[in-house]
Amino acid sequence: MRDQLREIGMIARALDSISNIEFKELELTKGQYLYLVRICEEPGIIQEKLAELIKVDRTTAARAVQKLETNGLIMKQDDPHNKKIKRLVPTERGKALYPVIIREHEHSTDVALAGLSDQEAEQLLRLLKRVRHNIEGDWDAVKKGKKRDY
Amino acid sequence: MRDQLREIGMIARALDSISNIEFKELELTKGQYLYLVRICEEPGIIQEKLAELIKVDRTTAARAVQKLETNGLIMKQDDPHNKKIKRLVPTERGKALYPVIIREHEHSTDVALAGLSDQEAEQLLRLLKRVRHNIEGDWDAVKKGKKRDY
DNA sequence: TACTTTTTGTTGCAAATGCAACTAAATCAA
DNA sequence: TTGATTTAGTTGCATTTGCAACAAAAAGTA
Repeated sequence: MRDQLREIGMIARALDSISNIEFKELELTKGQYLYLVRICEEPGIIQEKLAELIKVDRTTAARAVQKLETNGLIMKQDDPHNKKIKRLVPTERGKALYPVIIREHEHSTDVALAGLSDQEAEQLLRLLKRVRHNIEGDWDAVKKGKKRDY
Repeated sequence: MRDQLREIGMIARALDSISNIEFKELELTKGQYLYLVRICEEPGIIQEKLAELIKVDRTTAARAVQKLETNGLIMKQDDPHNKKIKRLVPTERGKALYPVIIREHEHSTDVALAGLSDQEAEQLLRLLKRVRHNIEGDWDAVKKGKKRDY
């Protein structure tokens, strides 16, 4: 059976569910950790790119970012050369959460990869990157209204 | 980098997003396809198991199932030996959608696995199954209120 | 230059999602 | 058999999610 995508869906939902529950005690509501880590890792990133990176709707990202700002975890900075874009950077409080999120993520990775050899884990990563690359085009196209034929 | 889980998250969100958009013309709202396929494949399954299978909150599954019933795609049948459970079965209209959903899913799988050899696709599936198995316990435990130490 | 298109961002809905808290049947334990 | 625990299902409420539809700056075109 070609059940790869189903397995991916199950794993993703399970892990997201776990993270959301665990980060509640950091006062991070559903999904927020996703955006915060990326902003910490790529300070200055703009909303549009963030949505693309995470694979989420632009308006969803907009509201998550808005909330992170309201809660004092990130700031929206004006760009000196471009009046339209807003560069996202973590505040000190936001930066402080980063290692906590990463620790949780590392733990989940330990659990997820348990029993896999280093070679297997690396092979899995390589294959997943190829799969992700394969579907990125379709995601973009369908999001923009293109119809896929099948 | 041990980015396996991030890749999985990105792939899952992208594919779910695509499916939700594509199934809108079948009058299936967000997520419904997930439940309907499983009920078609395992007629008589109960809500609780369905939620576990899909890795989604029990109450979310309850409402998705409720909506599928309201829309005439599934039925809730009483069990002759157990007054508490309700067995879920697809209606004719629900069954009719199954092959359409599968066709879309097969197409996405084609796109996702493009360029992978049969051996690579199989290896990916094997590894994903192990990962899924690895995290299932944690999902269950955390859902039930258990704290993970890390 | 003037125009068209694309990019980036926002708000208004409507819907899904999930935690709490609750019922009631089924199962377990004594 | 009685009582406690687990299983299965539901509803209330707050929140996230995402499609439409819009605005305005930027980039592309002629």
